[in-house]
Amino acid sequence: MGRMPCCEKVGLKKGPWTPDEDKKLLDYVRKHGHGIWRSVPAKAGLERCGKSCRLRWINYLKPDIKRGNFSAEEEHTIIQLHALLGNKWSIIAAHLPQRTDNEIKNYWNSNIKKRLIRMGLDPITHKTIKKNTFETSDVCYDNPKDTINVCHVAQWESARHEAEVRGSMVQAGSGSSYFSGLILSKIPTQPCLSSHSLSTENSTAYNMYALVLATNHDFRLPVSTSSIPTLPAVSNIPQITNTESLVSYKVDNNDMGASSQSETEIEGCVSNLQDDDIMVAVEAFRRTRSESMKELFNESTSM
DNA sequence: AAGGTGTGCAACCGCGCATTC
DNA sequence: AGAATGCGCGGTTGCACACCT
Repeated sequence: MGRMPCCEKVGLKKGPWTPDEDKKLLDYVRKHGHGIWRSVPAKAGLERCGKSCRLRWINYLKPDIKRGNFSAEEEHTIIQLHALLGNKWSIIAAHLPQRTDNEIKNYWNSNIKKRLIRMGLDPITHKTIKKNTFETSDVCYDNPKDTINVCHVAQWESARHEAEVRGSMVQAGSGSSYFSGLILSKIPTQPCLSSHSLSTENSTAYNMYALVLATNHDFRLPVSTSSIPTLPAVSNIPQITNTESLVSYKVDNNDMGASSQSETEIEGCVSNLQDDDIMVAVEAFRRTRSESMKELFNESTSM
C-alpha cells in the first residue's frame, strides 16, 4: 500500500504566493497559531496544500526571519559547519539565528559551493582537488607523514560524527545553542597535525568534557560526569573544575544557561582555546566516550 | 533588438522519522 | 504491533531576471 498524499492536490494552487495569500496565512497563524498544518489552508481560506503553507510560514512569514545578504561572519560559520556536518542544513541553520535552512542551502549551492570549486577545493569534502584528475587527494601511503595525515582525516570524520550527533541533540532540545555554536565556531574546517604533548591533550580533553557537559541540554542523555577521566591539570590552558556544580545548577534550575559567572568562565575558556586544542580535545573525547561505550556494552552482555 | 545562456532563489517533491490510534 | 498520519529534511525543479552574443 502506497503512502497517502499529504493533501488532496486537485484544485490546489501551486507556484509563487501572492501578497493576499501571505496576508491570509499571516493573519491566521498570528491569531490561532498553526496547529495541524494540514488543516490550516481550509481554516485560513487558502487553496493551498498544508505543506506549502508550512514552508511559506517557516521560510518567509515568520516574524523573526532575517533576509538579505549574508555577512562574512555568517558565511564563515556556514563553511565551518558544512565541513563538520555536511549537508545538514537544519543543524547549520540552528547555529545561525534568524536564517532558515532553505536560505542557507540556496546560498551554499549558488554561492559558496561555486567559490570553493574556483579555489580548487572539493565542496563536499573541503579537501583540495587534484589538478589533473579532479580526484580528492587524501589517500597516499608512501610517505609516513601522509599516513599520519590519513589517520587524522579518519579522526576528523569521527569528530564530525560526534558533532553531528551533538547537533541533533541541540536541535531536538528546547533551548539555546549558544555554547554549542561557540565550540563549533572554534573547530577548523580541516584537520591539522598537532604537536601537543600528551599532558596537554589530557588537560584539553578535560576541558572539552566540561564544555560538552555545559552545552548538553538534556542530562538524561548518556553523557555524565562519571565518564570524565581523572586528569592532572598540567597545561597553560585554564581548566574548568566546577563541572559538577555547573550541572547541578542547570538541573536544579531547569534552565538553559548556567550562572552568569559560569557562562563567563566557559566563554572565556572556549575563546582561549586554539584550533589544535579543539582538535586534540575532540579526539580525546571521542576515544574516551568510545571506551565508555565498550565498557557499558561489556557490562550489559555479561549480565 | 532578439534569442540564448547563466544565475539566484522560491517552491515543490519524495522520503524518513516520530507520533497517534 | 502495525497502519495511518503529520512534520521536517534534503534534493530538485522551474521561473524570473541579468548578462552575453
